[in-house]
Amino acid sequence: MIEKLLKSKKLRLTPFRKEVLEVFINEPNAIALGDIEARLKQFDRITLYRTIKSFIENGLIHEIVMPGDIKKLALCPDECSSVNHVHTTQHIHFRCKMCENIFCLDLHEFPEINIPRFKIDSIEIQGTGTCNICS
Amino acid sequence: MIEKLLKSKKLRLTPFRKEVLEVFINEPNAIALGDIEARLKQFDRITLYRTIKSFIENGLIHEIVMPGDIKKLALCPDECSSVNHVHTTQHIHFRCKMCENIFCLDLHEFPEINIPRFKIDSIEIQGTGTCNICS
DNA sequence: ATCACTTATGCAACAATGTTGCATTTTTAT
DNA sequence: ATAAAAATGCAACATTGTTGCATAAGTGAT
Repeated sequence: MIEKLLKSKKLRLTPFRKEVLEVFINEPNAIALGDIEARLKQFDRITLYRTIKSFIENGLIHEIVMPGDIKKLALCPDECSSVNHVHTTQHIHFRCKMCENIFCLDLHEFPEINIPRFKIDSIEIQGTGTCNICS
Repeated sequence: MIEKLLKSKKLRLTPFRKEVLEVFINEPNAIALGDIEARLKQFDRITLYRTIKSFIENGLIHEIVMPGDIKKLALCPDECSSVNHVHTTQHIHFRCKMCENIFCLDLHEFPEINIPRFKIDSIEIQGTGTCNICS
């Protein structure tokens, strides 16, 4: 399953990549770089940076940033044919202020937004509040 | 006007703060830290960091972050009673892929978003595309 | 299985970005 | 004018991310 995922993005199958991807697969929500590092036994910092960059560029994972130096990463859904920060699926990112988890949530109806004279290619929606568990 | 703005947030009136705030007032769109530095004659890096942090904490400016290490700052609209990253006005942030400007745009109707069992306090919407000038 | 080609890894060194502590100066309210 | 509180400037440090390069490993064709 992990191998199929890597191959589907035409990424070479290396032990380290499998290990990192497994961390994402075992994690339901978005995770920070530090969380990944904590789940790896031993690793090279630079290689991890490059691995993550390549995962992002190939649409395997996506980056979620929020004000206050919050930066997390999450697996892209299957349908996501993301290339370089522009991912095509329509989900929102929700940050719970209690547990500080970030959730990728699918919306049944994604809102229409129109701005006169502006051509919108993609919309990213981020919510803040309390999650289903904490509330 | 600058002095009134600082006083309204109960911030002490110092020459440096006035200078930094003036940069924001003279700029229609969001600006990066480097843009601010370029517009100041001479300054202390640390003081600038602290000034910006205090402006954000007091709801004078707000931070806009987007995937790909994009971090910009913009004046909060008057009605914004922001405290610590949660600002109350409903505008969206639009990044033009041509000119790389980031615009704060008011929406006439801000979309309603409901997620079952999640309590949403604030919503932040970011659009990417081509701005009115570049398109 | 072997080979040649391409890509990934690990290390060192570097670069950019942000923070803390502290002495001094400035602002503000009295 | 003065005292209290806060801002500034400097040094040193911490964190985060990048580049170059030699070596190792994965991939596809033979």
